[in-house]
Amino acid sequence: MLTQATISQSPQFRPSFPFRHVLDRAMPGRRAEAGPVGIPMTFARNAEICGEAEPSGRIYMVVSGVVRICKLLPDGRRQISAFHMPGDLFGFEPDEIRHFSAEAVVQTKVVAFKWQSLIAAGVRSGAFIRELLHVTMKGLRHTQEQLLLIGRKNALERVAAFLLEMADRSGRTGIVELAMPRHDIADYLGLTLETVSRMFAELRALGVIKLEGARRVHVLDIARLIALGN
Amino acid sequence: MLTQATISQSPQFRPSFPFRHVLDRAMPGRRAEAGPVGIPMTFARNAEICGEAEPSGRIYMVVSGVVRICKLLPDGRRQISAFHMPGDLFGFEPDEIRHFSAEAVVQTKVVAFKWQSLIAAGVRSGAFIRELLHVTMKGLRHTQEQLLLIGRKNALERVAAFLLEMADRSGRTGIVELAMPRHDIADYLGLTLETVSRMFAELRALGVIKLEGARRVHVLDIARLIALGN
DNA sequence: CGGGATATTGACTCTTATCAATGCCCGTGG
DNA sequence: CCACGGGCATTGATAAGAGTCAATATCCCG
Repeated sequence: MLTQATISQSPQFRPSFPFRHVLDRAMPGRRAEAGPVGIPMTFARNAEICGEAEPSGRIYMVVSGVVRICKLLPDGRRQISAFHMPGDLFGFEPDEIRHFSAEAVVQTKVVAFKWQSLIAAGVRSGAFIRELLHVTMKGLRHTQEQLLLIGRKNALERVAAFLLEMADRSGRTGIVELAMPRHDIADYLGLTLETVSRMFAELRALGVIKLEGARRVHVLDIARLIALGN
Repeated sequence: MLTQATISQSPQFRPSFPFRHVLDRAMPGRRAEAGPVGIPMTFARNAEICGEAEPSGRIYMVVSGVVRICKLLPDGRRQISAFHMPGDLFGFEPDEIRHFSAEAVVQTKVVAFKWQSLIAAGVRSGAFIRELLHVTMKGLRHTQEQLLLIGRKNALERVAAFLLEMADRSGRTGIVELAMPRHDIADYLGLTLETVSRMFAELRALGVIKLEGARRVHVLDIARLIALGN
């Protein structure tokens, strides 16, 4: 039986067409195939990949590094809505103007795709649009979950949830390498960097984590972390 | 020149195919046309339209009334990620399980579409998917804006922004009718109902709004409200 | 080895949550 | 038509959690 899920999840759409081909070429140790033209770009730490209020003529795929998606208030207050890791797509918008900016957290390689060239490559035929729909739906769900986190969880719960999310994406070895500084974590969680730091200290005092420098976290008690983070 | 925006915004996709036809039939004073079968449903105030962890086999369009999209923590804390008004689509998910619930704020009529029947009606052909992509991208943007609101704005700014959003959707007459109680507003803004009430009182004291009962708000100074809400 | 950026910790403040009392509005029934 | 009752909303007093400001401390990186 066909369901909503099978539309966006069935194998025919999942290995991201048409980006997979480009990723094959952009990443070492992979075989090149035909596909639309992606423009490889490299950004230094803290460099802006694309900015708010610019035309939204391109979308991007992370090849290596980490990208933060930011929104700013006029007075400088900042909210990070997502961190993107290798393989993630970002930068699509419902209209011609971008409503967020994207910056490299560390040195980052991306491939940029102009909509123009995607269209030229036959992108209007269903598979690409369905893939993009699936990615966008996942992004929407993630952002809704983040809304619950920021709107209703306390500082300790937020930091615990953050560590769980990072652990999830880092191949579950019990050691989490954080690419971003405390300030970025704070802006992702709707806290200040001091509070984030204190919550790390509290998790350490509880015996849930061990810190090895500021950026390397050993998860000692994953069950406890899960209990705190949900 | 074709851009990202033209894909999802060009006129050929905008009058929502295939839902427009159904809306035509479900709403009074409109002419019926051919289209996939939508199931009209009516829900009483506070009734659940669809629940978290259920199969996500349907999507919905609001015909009349207001719908709130909720996520709950095990201990009962609640976050509302959106209010949907007539014409809005909701209920689509990237996989088979729903990750939120939807409830009627007041008595509400919706039309439900089974994915099965949408597919039977030829939905795989591009227009519908593009329409859904556009709606999902707009939802994602709205949720990101909400994240900035909840993560970085203070209580007064949040309530001001909420009133602006409601005014925007109510045909800009300077009078805003709020369908939802203070508790729902609070859960939408990541506040308590008492704080929401106090901020209404403060806006009144500032001469920005006038209250006529709890649910009818006269906007007296829209410029000031905008200054506060952004 | 030194210096700048990043992080931690402490003392104190302030916003918002919590708990509690009162008030208001509207529908229902006497 | 008025009185009553129940859900909402407002207001007040107090507490708690996170923010702010400031002083070290630590970690990279050259």
